[in-house]
Amino acid sequence: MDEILLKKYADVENCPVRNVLDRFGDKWSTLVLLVLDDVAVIRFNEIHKMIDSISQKMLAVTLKSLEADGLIIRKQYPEIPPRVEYTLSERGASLIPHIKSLVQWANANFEDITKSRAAYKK
Amino acid sequence: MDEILLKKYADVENCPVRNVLDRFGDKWSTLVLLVLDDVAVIRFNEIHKMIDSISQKMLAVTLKSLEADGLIIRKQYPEIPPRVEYTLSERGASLIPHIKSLVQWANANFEDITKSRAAYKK
DNA sequence: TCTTTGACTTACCAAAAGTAAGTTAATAAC
DNA sequence: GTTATTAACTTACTTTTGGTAAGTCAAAGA
Repeated sequence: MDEILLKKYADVENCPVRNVLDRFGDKWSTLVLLVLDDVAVIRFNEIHKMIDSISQKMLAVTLKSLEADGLIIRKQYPEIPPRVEYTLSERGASLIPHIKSLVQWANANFEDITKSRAAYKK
Repeated sequence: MDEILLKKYADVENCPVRNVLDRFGDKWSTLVLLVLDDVAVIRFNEIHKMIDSISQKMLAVTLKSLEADGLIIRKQYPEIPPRVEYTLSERGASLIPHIKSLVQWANANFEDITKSRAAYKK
């Protein structure tokens, strides 16, 4: 194994792959993006209903980081009680096909994977 | 928002998207797969050198779960000190293009995202 | 006999995520 | 004119997940 390959994934700063996976390899980001793609416009509590297993705390954190990355747009109305609407940005929308291709693969292979996992008992 | 959409991502069991993301949305799986794709055959300690930020513990856990899912193949030689070689399975290999398409997107958008994130200060 | 070697485990500690309660301010109900 | 309600979050606390460093195992070499 040569030296260049050895260093390729070594440190986070200089490794684009690491940068990507650190950003989207979290538990909720991709799922939230898929939901936004599905509904176009959606409010905080509606997302929470659709993904009932996410906590409000983590939904807030996830939305904030997606907004910071410019993947979603947050529009707040000056009303009380507050109304906030989330939509995909263009950048976010351009990511969707790539995520969906992953999901398709997973759907196609889900059964086999589940069988493998059941057979593997150690 | 209609009822069907509301339920779509609701619970883990019945949601294929959730199943996928729970499986590959962990911190290390995709990166390990990419490394295996890069080198074809590789030993435990070599992976650890290439991804120096992963702990031995998590590398062991990750490899075990990838093996359980039938995405990688573990070949152990009856030697001492032990020798274990890891390779992608066919199933694992079929996943690689989808991961790479995500990585390409990320490379293309990395700079802009970094700028957005820097500009976002709250 | 003692050290080295590679692929892991284990015990302990730190960081991330989950839970449930609290905050805010205007309108509605009593 | 208090009290309750409402949406989008925070905060304090607990649990789960991941990181660190040391330990294990068995043969071959010094």
